[in-house]
Amino acid sequence: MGKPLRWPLGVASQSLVGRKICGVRRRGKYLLVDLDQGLLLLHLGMSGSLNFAPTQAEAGPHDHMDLVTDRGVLRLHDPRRFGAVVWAPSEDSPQAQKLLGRLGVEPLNGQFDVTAFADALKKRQSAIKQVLLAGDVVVGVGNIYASEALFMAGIRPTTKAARLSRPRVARLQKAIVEVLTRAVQQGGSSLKDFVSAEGRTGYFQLEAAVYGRAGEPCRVCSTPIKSMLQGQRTTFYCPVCQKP
DNA sequence: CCATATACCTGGCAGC
DNA sequence: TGCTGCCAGGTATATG
Repeated sequence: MGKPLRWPLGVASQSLVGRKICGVRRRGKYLLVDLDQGLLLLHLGMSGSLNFAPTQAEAGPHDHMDLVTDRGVLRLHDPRRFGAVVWAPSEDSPQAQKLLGRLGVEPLNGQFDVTAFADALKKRQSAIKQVLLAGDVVVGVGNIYASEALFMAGIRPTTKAARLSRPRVARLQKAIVEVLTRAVQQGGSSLKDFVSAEGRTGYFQLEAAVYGRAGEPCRVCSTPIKSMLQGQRTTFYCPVCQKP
C-alpha cells in the first residue's frame, strides 16, 4: 500500500493483528496510539492526514497505511511522505525515546513555565526563531507559528535567544500559547494540501499577521512586511514592530 | 555539549 | 502546451 514512509514500521505488521487500542495521546507533533502490547507513533509530517471510515476503500497512490479495527478503518494519507508510523514496545523503549526523548515542553498543558523557558533560552546562542523551531525547548511551534508568535511578542526573529530580557521572554511565552490556541480553534493552517480529519482545510492563514505577507503592509503599523532566510527556512517579520 | 547544514518528498506554480 | 526548476514543510542525522 503506497510507497514507504520516512521509516519502516519496526515490526511485522502481522504482529499487530489482534492487538487492542487502549488509548490515544499526543506528544509534540507525534500521535501515540497505545496498544495492549506496545504502541504506535504516528507523525503526519507536513502533508499527512488521517481518515476514519466504516469500511476499507480502495487505496490511492498516497495512502500508506490502513489500521483495520472492528469499529472501522483508520487510513493514513500523505502525498509528500514526510510522515511516519513506528511501532515501539513501550514509551520508554529506545525506539520511542529516539523520537520523543529530546522533545521540549508542551506549550498548551499549563506546564509551559516562564522561568524554565527563560533559563532554557539563556543557554542558547542562536537566533530565537531557530531555537523555537528546534523543538527541544518547546514543541509545537513550526515555521508558520514561530513567525506569528515572534510578531505578536514584538521580537525580531534574529535576536539571540540568550539576550532576551525576562519581560520579553514572558511576552513570547504568552504569544506562543495564544497563537497556538487560536490556530487550534480555527482548525490549523492550510497552505497547500492540509486537510483535517473532517476533510476541511484550516483557516489560520486567513488571519496571519506576517507569514506569507512579504511586501504587504503590517496590520499594525503599515510598514511593508519583510522576509528572509534563516536556517534554510523563510522567516517573515515587521521591521518596525519587532525589535532586535 | 552546541550550532548549523543537509536530506527526505512531491504538488503547485512561475517562467520560458 | 509542455517542460524545467524552485519552493514549502518537520525533524533525524551528519558535520563542524
